[in-house]
Amino acid sequence: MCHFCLLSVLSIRGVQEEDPPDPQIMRLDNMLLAEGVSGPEKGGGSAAAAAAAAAAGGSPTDSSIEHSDYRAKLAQIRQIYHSELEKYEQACSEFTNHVMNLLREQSRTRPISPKEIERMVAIIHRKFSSIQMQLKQSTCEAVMILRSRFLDARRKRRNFNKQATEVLNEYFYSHLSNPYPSEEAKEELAKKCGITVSQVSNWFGNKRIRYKKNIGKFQEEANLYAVKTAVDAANVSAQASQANSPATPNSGDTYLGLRSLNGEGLNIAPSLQPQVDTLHRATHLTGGYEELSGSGLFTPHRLDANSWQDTTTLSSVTSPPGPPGSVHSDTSN
DNA sequence: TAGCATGATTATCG
DNA sequence: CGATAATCATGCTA
Repeated sequence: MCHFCLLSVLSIRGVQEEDPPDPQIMRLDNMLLAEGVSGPEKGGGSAAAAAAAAAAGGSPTDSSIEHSDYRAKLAQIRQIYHSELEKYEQACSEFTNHVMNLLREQSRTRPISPKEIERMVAIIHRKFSSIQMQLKQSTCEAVMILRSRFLDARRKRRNFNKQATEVLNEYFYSHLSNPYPSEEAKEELAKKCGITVSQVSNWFGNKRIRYKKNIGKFQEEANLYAVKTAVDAANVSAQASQANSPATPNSGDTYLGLRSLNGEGLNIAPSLQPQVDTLHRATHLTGGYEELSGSGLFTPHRLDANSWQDTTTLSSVTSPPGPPGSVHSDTSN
């Protein structure tokens, strides 16, 4: 590359280049700083990334692994960025020296004002800073790609653990008449499940819509959890009323065996009064809604304000694909 | 590997 | 701003 050519190019144009307050480069600088690429070693940048990751919502267990991976890649990008930057700076000062030498040589044949020298230097710096901007831009791009690869929660979806979905389902089906947990309830559920509040909201949003869309598919689950909560209520009341709680092994999972009373034989021990009530209520609400939406028979379903889901989707609920009669023969004995 | 399950995102509405 | 409906992208399983 010929210095004279470059020199002439620089002197011809470069005058009309934009000046210091370049918004573009400011933006890039800010972003690189925020991303932890520029700025002090392992400073607030990674903290910001961590905050972003946490905000995106992820289980705390695997996020650390993902995060270290992310950090490694980010460090790589940062290293490349810095070495390139250094190279450019070195080249810039080298080139400036060359130009100065040339000017000095020329000054023997023609007078050169300090102003001209100054202008030349400014032009060179501007040229190199525009190259720097390209570097910053491509670095930004790389970081963005990295972020979307590693931090996009959608890409890194993990199913909630069994216990979490258990808790959520329990709440959902025991509040089936109004499955809209309050903010406090959401927080509690989130804490219990080890997920974020917004994940709880997502879950309930998905659950409501999917339940409503295909009630039949959820019948078994609904009954299952109805029984579960009924049993829980039984345990609670038994513990409350009687000093000794006779048969309370482990509250949850072993009682899943009660699924067998899915359709007809709701033979709960006669001594348990309130839980039967809950059970009736729950099964009635689920099965009852299916009936009125599927067959068109309608009675004002106001009994417990379970008027969620009555927004125009009644027709979309096709006849239940599951075993007929196994479900809504529940409490009608 | 196809197809369903599921968590997250987006568009829209009140 | 929160809810819904549609959709996306991944996880899981037969």
